[in-house]
Amino acid sequence: MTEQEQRPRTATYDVAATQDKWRAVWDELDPFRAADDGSRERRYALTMFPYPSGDLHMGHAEVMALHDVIARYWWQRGYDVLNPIGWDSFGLPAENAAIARDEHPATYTYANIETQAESFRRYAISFDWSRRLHTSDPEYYRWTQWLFLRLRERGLAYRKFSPVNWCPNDQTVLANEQVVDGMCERCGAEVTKRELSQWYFKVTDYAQRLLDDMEQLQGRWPERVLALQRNWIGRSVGAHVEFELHLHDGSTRPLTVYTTRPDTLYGATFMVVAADAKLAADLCAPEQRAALEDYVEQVRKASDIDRLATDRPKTGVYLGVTATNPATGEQVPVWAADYVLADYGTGAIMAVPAHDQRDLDFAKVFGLPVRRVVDTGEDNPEETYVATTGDGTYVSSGELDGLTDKAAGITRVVERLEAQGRGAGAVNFRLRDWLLSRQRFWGCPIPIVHCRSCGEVPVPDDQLPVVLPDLRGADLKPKGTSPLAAAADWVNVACPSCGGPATRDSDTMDTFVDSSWYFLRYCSPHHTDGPFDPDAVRRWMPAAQYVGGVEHAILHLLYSRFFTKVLHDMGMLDFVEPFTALLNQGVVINRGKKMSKSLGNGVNLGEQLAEFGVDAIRLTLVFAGPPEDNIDWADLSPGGSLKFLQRAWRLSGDVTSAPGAAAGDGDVVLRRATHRTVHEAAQLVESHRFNVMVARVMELVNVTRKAVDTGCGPDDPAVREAVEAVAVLLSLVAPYTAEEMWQRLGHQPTVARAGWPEVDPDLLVQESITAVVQVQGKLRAKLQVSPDVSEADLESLALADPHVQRSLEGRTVRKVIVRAPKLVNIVAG
RNA sequence: GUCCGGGUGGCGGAAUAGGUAGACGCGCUAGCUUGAGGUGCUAGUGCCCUUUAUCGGGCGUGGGGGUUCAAGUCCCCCCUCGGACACCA
Repeated sequence: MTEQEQRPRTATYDVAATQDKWRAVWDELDPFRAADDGSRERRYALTMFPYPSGDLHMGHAEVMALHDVIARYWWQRGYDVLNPIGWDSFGLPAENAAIARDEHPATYTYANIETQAESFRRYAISFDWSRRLHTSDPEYYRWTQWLFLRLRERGLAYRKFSPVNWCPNDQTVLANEQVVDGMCERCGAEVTKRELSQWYFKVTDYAQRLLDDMEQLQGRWPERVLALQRNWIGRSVGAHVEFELHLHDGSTRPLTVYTTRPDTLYGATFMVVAADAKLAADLCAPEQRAALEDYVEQVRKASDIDRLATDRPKTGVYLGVTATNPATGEQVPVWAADYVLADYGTGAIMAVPAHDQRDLDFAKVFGLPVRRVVDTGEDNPEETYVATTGDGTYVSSGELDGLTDKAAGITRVVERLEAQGRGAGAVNFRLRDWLLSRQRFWGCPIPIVHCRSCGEVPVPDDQLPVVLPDLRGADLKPKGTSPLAAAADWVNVACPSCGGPATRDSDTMDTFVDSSWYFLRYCSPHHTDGPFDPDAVRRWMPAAQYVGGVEHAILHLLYSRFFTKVLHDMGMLDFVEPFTALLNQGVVINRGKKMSKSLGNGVNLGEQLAEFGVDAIRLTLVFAGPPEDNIDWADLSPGGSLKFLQRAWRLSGDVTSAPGAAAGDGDVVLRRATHRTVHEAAQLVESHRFNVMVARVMELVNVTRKAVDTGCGPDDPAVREAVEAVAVLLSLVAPYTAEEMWQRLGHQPTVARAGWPEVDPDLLVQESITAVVQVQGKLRAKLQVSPDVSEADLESLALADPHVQRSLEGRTVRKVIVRAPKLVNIVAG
């Protein structure tokens, strides 16, 4: 048998056996443990930690494949990389599963964590497993409780009795952010309102800073995410204006409204207060009381879905009260309506129907007066019932009349109101405080004790953690109060302050609290003197790269930013933004639709991995397109990926030169290709164009194949250099194949830490360049020229070209643009 | 309604700073290899015209206008798809 026949070109490696083989070697080598010894520059690669529901799915496969390209690239570039993994392991699904199976939520949770951990290892993500954490571990949530108490000390955690979003199915309160289109984000049930005493975090105190600090993120976070956050914070600038109310009993009292258009005050012909606010009931005249109560009842019954309909007619009820417009001195009626929100601004507005469509719609329904005070040149809203909102000339506006500048009008009115003590410039935010109480079991207990004589008493730090009692199965069934409240042994305690009888707060925290600081814990996961070691955090944070889904664009990222700022103010952090750069990967869909059980279009990750192997699946996902784009599994070809990997692997068996062969003596054309590829690959990874990076590696494999078969031959050291480069570049995406290649090339594992190939700048210079010659902007000829060809030489070469000559026939050359060495454009006429 | 993204071959997608449109891959076609092929290799593959094959020519990045020697890229208008927010005064 000849050597050729022993190494047929159809040779392949056994994917499954290779995976088993290297998995064992890597476990032994533990190559991705952060050294944290200062020997190398540090980089923190963070990926959003998973929730332990079942095994990994395509979504995980996608994020992790992309995230790992960056982490592994950093390792190759010689950084000390922190790439931790953990689990966001509190939450409702575990609790529901526990009820269904009559067991403890921890059983389900930790079993799933083990399954996922095993899958991640097999999927070969370069995690530092020594830092693994779970938010449901008492060692972790002890510090979540500790942080809660610190926030409370700073007045940033408080209890409020207020109407809250209630999910009748999950029997729990929801944050505004968890209500989507009037439905429970989790189970889809229609959300109703309930009055409960709940814990809140005072995020609104940080609204301005959450907005301002986004400047640091500009260009490094997706613009989409920044826009969402900006919108959510919803800063608006306007003024508070005080109207004097005349109540039915003859008394007067002030009513302050918030408006962004104080300049239209002369056009305020009525007022509206939120029907469901206490204010409405307080103001209401006795003869209107019944009408108001009826109306409020009606509003309560209307679900949030009805409320969201855009074309819904305006409704409301007159309160039997008038107020004095501070500009005109006129008496205007005060109404209650549901189009005014109780929890935005002051819960009351001045209605300027001519210049606000909502007010105008209301005025039309109830026949209220409309007065134009800004003439925009458009049709008069008093007649058309189309409100005008643009700039124009002020009319019927006293001292403003004739003015044409909105900004000047606003300033003028605000100044006058301030002088009269009837108002002032004001800023308002849409952001609401974060409701964190949950009437559920499987979460972090709130470390507060309610004592009959001392009131609300924090659990002392040295008594943390407040550990969850052992409840399971039926004990956890939703009853409208937390299951914890029914655990008498647990709930009844001695007051930490007076020792008298007291009860524990029986709510648990929203799981977003757990995830608002996990990235800090990773820096020193076994720290016992605090939530984290400030020195360790200083070494690693802020995280250089955060990778995760855009579904967390608002909640998780906003809350993490909030926590970071609070901890900064507590002196525990020296930075205010936790994540320097953010990458939102797209989602994997199938046949144009989101994968779902009901559509039956789910793609089982385990089956795909079994059929094509880890490397082929990772490669497929990375190569599919730009990382932030959604990808349709139906468009992809994992079989093609596997074919490519086998082709690359085959090259490693063809190399006949010895390890360490002097590449400098090798074929210069192949060497140029290698060095250009390595150089470009680095730029492509850094700019997150991973799909193009893969394409470049494919090209290098193609030219190397040609060099082996019909070029310089397998013993040329340039071939070894090229194949080694392929192995290192592939190690970012296909670690098993790369390792196998590396071994066949005569090296010790692991290729993952082999180091990025050095690029020789001399080899990046092209020997010759294709210059294009255009006539009238149309391509007419291509010339091979030296990269340092002079403009004059290039011009004469171009004019001498026969193709160019032909297309110039009968015309005279008017102008020649030369961009040496790449292009000549000849203008003829 | 407001805000943010997109629209490039049969498909996924490439294309520094305006300078060869369609890299790379999938798919397809033809041929070779093979006992067989979900293998390997070779060649071809934007559309149209012309030609025995060549050599050529025209048109092409959602549509229309503009700037420029030169536009997928910059400017204006429009169409369209997707996403987010949605009575926030």
